[in-house]
Amino acid sequence: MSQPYSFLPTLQGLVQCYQAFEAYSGADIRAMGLTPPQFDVIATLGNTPGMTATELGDKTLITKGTLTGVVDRLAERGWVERAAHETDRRCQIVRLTKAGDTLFKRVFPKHMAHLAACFGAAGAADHARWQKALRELEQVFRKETA
Amino acid sequence: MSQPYSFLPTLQGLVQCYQAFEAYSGADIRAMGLTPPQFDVIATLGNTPGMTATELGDKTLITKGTLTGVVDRLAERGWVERAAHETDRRCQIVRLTKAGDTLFKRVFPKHMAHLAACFGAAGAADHARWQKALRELEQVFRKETA
DNA sequence: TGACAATGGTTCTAATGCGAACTAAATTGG
DNA sequence: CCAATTTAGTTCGCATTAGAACCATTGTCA
Repeated sequence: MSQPYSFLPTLQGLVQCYQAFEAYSGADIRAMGLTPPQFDVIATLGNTPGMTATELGDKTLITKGTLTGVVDRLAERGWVERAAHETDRRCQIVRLTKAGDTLFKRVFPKHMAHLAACFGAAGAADHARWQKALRELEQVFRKETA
Repeated sequence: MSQPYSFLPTLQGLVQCYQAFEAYSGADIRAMGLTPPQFDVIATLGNTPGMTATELGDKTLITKGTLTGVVDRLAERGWVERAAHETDRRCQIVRLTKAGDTLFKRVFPKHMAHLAACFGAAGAADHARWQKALRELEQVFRKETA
């Protein structure tokens, strides 16, 4: 038979949708001189007093091994800094510097506007439908892993 | 306000769903000694007489610069080979070798079964709903680019 | 308390990933 | 028919990615 796997169109749709988002979002971020993971870190640290590297990795979905390098490069450019944790000497607090906060205030609203531009025609009902579908699909992959 | 950007949950859902799929699918592929892009190439070339590198890149969503390296490594292992195009000397035909076809027949059904396992409870209506949502969302990102 | 397991980060290797520059070959326009 | 443009692939630089090995610190528990 030519279509033995009924789930393939769903997976293709997921991958194509994700790639389209990455291309649309990434082009805007790169135009601002950042990479997508770097922007994620800046955006996550914005308006917070800083957080543990592990917590930062959880929020940004960046593996800890990768996060070290991303934070290194942001620190080299003077946008983030590492501080010692109060009680746990294993932990490091990562937080924005003054320059990092200035960068955040400049690039974050700009990128949100860029994203909002393509969601102009979408209403609350659309978002609810999309989120429901994405949650369901995510559960499909997680239930086997758990 | 705390939620000025109504589209953020949708984007988070998309990214989390995609990462969940990649983790679920990638673990199985890596366990077979391949990387996800390598599997994509093998799967795309399977049951075909081969195709142009550009065509292969279109189907697998791999950038041409990356595709060179992926095909190189598959060729080193003896699974794919490059052949000259009949009429256009710029083109190269990439196709499976005998060993590559054997590999394809071994790993492709195995991975499809792995994917089918987590879609067991999903019916045609679910897939239709998911595909519709994903197509709509993809269009959101593409309409601005075009 | 003292061996042992668990946690937080860094480092390492191999492979992508993207964009841009580059060569060769084919197509187009005048 | 030739110069200019386009297309197909490769190569390069920089950053990310996953996973595993590793060190230091902390927590657990007999």
